Amino acid sequence: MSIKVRFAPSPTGFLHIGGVRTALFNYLFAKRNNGTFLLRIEDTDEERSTQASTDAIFEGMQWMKLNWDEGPMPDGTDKGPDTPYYQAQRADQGLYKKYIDQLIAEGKAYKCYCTAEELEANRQKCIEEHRPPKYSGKCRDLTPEQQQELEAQGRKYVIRFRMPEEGDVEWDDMIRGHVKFASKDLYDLVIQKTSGYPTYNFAVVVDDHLMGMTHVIRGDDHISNTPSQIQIYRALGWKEPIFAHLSMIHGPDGKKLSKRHGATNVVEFRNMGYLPEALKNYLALLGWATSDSQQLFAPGELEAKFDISGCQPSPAVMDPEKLNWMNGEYIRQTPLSALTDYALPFIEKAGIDISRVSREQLEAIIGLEQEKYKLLTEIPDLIRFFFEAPVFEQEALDKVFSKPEAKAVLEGIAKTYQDLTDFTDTSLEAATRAFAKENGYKAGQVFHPVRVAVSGRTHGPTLFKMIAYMGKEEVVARLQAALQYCK
RNA sequence: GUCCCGUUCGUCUAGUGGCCCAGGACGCCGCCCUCUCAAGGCGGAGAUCACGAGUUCGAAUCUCGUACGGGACGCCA
Repeated sequence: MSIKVRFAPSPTGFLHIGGVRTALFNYLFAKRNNGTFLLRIEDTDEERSTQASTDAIFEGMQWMKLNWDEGPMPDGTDKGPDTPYYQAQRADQGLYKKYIDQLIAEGKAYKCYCTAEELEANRQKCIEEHRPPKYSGKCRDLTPEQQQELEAQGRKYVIRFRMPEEGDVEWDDMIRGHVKFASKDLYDLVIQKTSGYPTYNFAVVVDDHLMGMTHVIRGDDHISNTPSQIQIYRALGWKEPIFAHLSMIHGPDGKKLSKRHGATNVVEFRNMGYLPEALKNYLALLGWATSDSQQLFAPGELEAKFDISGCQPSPAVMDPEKLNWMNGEYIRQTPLSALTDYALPFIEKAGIDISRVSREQLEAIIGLEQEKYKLLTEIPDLIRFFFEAPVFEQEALDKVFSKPEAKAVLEGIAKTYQDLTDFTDTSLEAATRAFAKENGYKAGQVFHPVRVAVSGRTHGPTLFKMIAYMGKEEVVARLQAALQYCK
């Protein structure tokens, strides 16, 4: 049987980085096993679900190139046989109701008329008596007469699942091994709200079964939901899928990753200058590794090598330093033309006017420091001086222009360049070295002031390519303009 | 409070009874390369494998306890 997995987010906020990792592992598992990766929107929370959040999920998934084989598409259509893929729509079709009715008819579920206040009072009492806070079972065995009476009073009801009380519920988790819960620790959970909508624990079971999921790969915050869900599968006469519970991502303080640890929204990572491929590679290694601890993966390699048995059961702390390194690795591997495309929005945002250079020249300029970028956001400031008059760093002024020979060097080299007919990096280097030799300077005594004069900085790209790209007129003008800063 | 899960360098991890007084990667330090900064190359520091007991000729690896950490306990998902 072909493998089928899903990512089932609820649209109640932006797409969280932890969610992206769960989606990624499902995606990779499907790819590796030639299976199907499905997306389902779990919008049964009528109050918190929003269209904007659904759009954010699409945006994040698409940016990360986590393409789903089945599910809702951003254009409003559905792809696949198990349409619709929005639980709210499925609920409106009465899809869950059918199974709720079946359970009630079989005595496996019942109506509960308890109010929020009653439930809360019970919870408090449990805590005071040092018992686990679980539903008391008050409405479990109401007679039809009692039910009628309560309904006559206008009481609303929910449907609760009658949790079997005997034995243990156990399963073999692909990541954690054998997990066992005692039935007595479970309780009669609500499966249908007063609104008529199913709750999460019921809707997932129904949909995962109906949509043919063979494996459920999700965060380990769902471990304690699993035994209840297994009992629902059994009550419905269905075989449960194979479960795999991924560890969570933690912040440096060891707590579940959240806003206070910094960026958690995928889109923020895009804005911070990360490449989706790098983030994907990094996230894949958070909780998973190959037997040789491979770090960098070529396109398609993760999809080919991902093996869920390499997943770590313990939580992983996200390390921005390593992500940055990895992003730099990916930037270095990106063809210049693609890198330029990636950089363009950031350059524009930084307000740099690049209109006077051709696309080809822009690529060359960006390429000069390709091996240096870690984040796309660093690019604008590193290429800015090509397009604007240099802003002199204090350090450059102090260290380089304070040298006694600086002024003479700039004057002389300006003249040398002025007379140069072939303004290419090779002839520039030859001319500059010749100038140094003739005047008794060490190469560095000439290179450094020139660099500062044209860029304002002590460090930057390889000097002669840099000034060649800048053009003779501009370079000579900058050399002359810089004289005023020398002693 | 109850239940569940977890614990190898600062961080991500390799490791499934002898090849491990523990390997790789990020970060850090040093050297080399070099027109600067990077990148790259080479080397270094960094883990009593949470702790304790047991099984075994032999344990990071198996068993049992303890500690600490995390998660769940909703008409949220």
